[in-house]
Amino acid sequence: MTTPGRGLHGHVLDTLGPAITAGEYPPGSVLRTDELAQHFEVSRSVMREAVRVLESMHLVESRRRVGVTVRPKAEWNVYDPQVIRWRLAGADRPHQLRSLTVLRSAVEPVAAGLAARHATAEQCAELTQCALGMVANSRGHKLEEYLVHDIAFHRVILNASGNEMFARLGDVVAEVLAGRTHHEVMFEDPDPAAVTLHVQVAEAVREGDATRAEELTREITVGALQELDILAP
Amino acid sequence: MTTPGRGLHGHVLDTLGPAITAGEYPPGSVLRTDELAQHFEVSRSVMREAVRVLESMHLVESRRRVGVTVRPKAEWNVYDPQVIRWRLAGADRPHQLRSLTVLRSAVEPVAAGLAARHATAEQCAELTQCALGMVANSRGHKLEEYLVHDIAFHRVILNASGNEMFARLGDVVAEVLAGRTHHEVMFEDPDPAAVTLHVQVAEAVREGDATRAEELTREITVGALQELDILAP
DNA sequence: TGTGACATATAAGTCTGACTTTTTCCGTCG
DNA sequence: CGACGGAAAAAGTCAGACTTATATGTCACA
Repeated sequence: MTTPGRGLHGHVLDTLGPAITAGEYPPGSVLRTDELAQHFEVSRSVMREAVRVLESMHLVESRRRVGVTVRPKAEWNVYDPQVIRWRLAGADRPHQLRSLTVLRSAVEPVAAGLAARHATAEQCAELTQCALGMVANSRGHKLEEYLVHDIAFHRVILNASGNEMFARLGDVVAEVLAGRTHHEVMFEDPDPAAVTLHVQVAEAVREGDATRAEELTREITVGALQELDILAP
Repeated sequence: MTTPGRGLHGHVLDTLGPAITAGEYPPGSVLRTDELAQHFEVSRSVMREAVRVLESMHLVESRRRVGVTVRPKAEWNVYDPQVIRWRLAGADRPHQLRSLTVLRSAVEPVAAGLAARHATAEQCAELTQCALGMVANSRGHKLEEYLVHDIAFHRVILNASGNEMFARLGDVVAEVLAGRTHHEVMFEDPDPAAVTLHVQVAEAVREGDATRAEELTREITVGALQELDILAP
């Protein structure tokens, strides 16, 4: 994660950001800089910097003679890692998790296909290592160790795709995977079929078989969708 | 687009942002707030607000006794609409356009599939209107009119998917489509095959045929990839 | 009664200067 | 050569005065 609370304005954001993204201030709510500054016991300069950041995330809009207005959810920069983290930490978590999982299901298969074409030898090796690590920890309630390798696996795929937009989703995917293990129902060992699929994806990428890598990854993401009951009737 | 230059700090950002994203300051470069303030002829308060915004975009990092350090490209918030606009406006444009087109090729087919399931009657009607508008302007060098309907079409698809992450890519897609018409080679009328595909997608969504909507949209995006010579050898 | 111009209050925006705090760098001493 | 400690540099913070845009209410006039 990003270093939290680096400076006073960071502390303010850590409180205001979650509050806004949690919908505590409905769209159209008006905040006054001076009041906020008093409430958080910081100077107006600090408060203004915090507002500027919220503004750059399109969470609020600051207008003269009006104040700081909360924007409707549809305008938020929902790809901002900070915003994602705030929402995952709040009441919106389930909804956010579903959105992100759907996004994964779109992006990761394509990324895997690209990885099969562009991955370096080193990345292939890394990928194989990750898959092996997943296999090694797939039994015996070693969920944490499994998670580490799972996250690393998907990160390598996204990086190896050679597309910067995909690569930057590594953190998001990590967040989703971690969330699944930590917050959702995850008592048992991971699904053996999923483990096998990861091994096969690593194989396909190593062999440069883009179509197969894409198809196998699609199966993985379909599994993730099903876990959240996002099915196709 | 967002209102540009709303306030002094906005003007500073309009200059600094493009400069940084264009790579004018290599990663690791150190800027000093005071010097920047002098250079832009603004007060330190204003300069600090600008730096805070750049920091929230992960373009720079501000540390005591060091200064404001430019972060490596790999850490930028490349999904920030502002960052995307800055990069599209600069030397990085071709590269950024390719990245975004690949992203489209991953997202839009899945979005179309979801739209086929979730689209309201109103959205279906809107979609049909857009497709008709595209057909009507597909001949006779009416590129601008065609573009308007093309953008609207893809925006409706993304919105109708019911996924907020997809919906927020509407602006990005609009930017890419507009860029193709305005900056890239686009002398002739649009490809008739592409126009037909859009009409068929509208059909499939109307009929709730998710698989077909996804497959047809995939064909559209493949076309977009081919235009930029991003092929699969 | 409606409509336009104008005055006013309000909250953000800006600037300045003084002060604090953290952190790096460097020189000295063991 | 390493540890300790001081000094300097840059960001961070604060307080107060001033400016500017603008929403809103008022009043005259049609």
